[in-house]
Amino acid sequence: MSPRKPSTKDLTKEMIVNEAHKQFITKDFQQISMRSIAKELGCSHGAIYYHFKNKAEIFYAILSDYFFELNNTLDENMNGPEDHDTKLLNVFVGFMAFGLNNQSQYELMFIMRDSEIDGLSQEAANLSYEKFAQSVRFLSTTELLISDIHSTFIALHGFVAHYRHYVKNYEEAKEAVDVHAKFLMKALTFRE
Amino acid sequence: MSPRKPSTKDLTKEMIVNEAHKQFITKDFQQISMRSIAKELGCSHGAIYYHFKNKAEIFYAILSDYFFELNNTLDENMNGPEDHDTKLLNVFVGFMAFGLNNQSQYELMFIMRDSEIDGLSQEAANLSYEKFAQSVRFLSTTELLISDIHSTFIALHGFVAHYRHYVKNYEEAKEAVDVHAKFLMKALTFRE
DNA sequence: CTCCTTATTGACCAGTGGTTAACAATAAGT
DNA sequence: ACTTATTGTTAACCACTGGTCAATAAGGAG
Repeated sequence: MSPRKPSTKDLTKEMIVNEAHKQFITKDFQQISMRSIAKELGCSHGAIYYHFKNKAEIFYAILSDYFFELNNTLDENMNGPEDHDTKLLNVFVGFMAFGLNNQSQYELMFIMRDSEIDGLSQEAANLSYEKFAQSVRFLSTTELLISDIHSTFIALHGFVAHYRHYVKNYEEAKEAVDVHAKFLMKALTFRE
Repeated sequence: MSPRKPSTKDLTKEMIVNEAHKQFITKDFQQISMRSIAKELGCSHGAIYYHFKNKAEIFYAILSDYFFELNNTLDENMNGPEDHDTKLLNVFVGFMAFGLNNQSQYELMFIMRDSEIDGLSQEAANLSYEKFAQSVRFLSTTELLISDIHSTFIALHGFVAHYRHYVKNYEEAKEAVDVHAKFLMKALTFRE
């Protein structure tokens, strides 16, 4: 009647997620197959479907960690000791750096809208945006329009979406990131 | 000794491209298969490989038309009768409208960096960007930094990449497009 | 030792892009 | 007309993909 003890479990959700995550560092969502995960885990790919309903569910479990990390980065940049302008710049740079250093993950978080991941991560994406918007509003020295904050976010997103094709990590685009961040600072500072 | 005359050709490159293009209006690259094209054309999918070396080659043939259309749109907006500021705004709006009205195509032109399409369309994408940059430089009332133009392009790209998830065409995002375009105008106009 | 639940396997499905031997169809040379 | 070279086309095949599911192994509870 009572459930079997989890003492001698061979395959756990954690193991699956870990393996998927491991492959996720170097490959993207589409390049990782249920079979490649199973093979590395030494089990059949069918076994994974006992623990996860589908491929998307595994990767959503991973993505939530990355959303957490992105939110954390935002917080850290906001609570630094610098003046507001510097911190605002750091928020911009931090967002772009995150995107460029976690390209496969960023793709799934904000760029892909493929099938089932959708409904799951969209909420988290909106939450991250809200956090971003609040940070920017708080750090700005002038009263900002919501639309300006939104445009700024879109411009940051555009940077990551564009540069991920040309660059492997933040380091390789450091200068361009800085220039873009300063451009957005200029745009936000403008008063007519 | 001489090649067979093309008089009684059943299957032509044009027919294949047309069918692929037809499906490309409502489906995206990944959803269209060699078999779905062949089925509609009443031939085997193997036959297509006689005319095109792979799937990417078919879609590149289609994309070149869309790059042409985008460049045309840029020209039209630039050669209008309005004043420079209005035309510059039209260039921004025109780019976003193109992206939102041709989402599957825009994805392949600027967002996807999937396998073989890459090398082929990257050149065309760079050319389109050059055209955009020249237009902006010409239309601007003040001397612009190259980096500012680049940031502007990236911001426009970000808008399309973001809104394509929420909107089916330009009409549905008209207001947001306008707001974003004006934000970028502000950013470019700013002098410190 | 019998249940009964959990976990796992491996065959299977329908689909993908791509390759290739075989073959049909047509043209030109003799 | 017969042969031959070339062009197109087919259909079987390959190695994959995500996903399903009956059979089955493994272990705890009574």
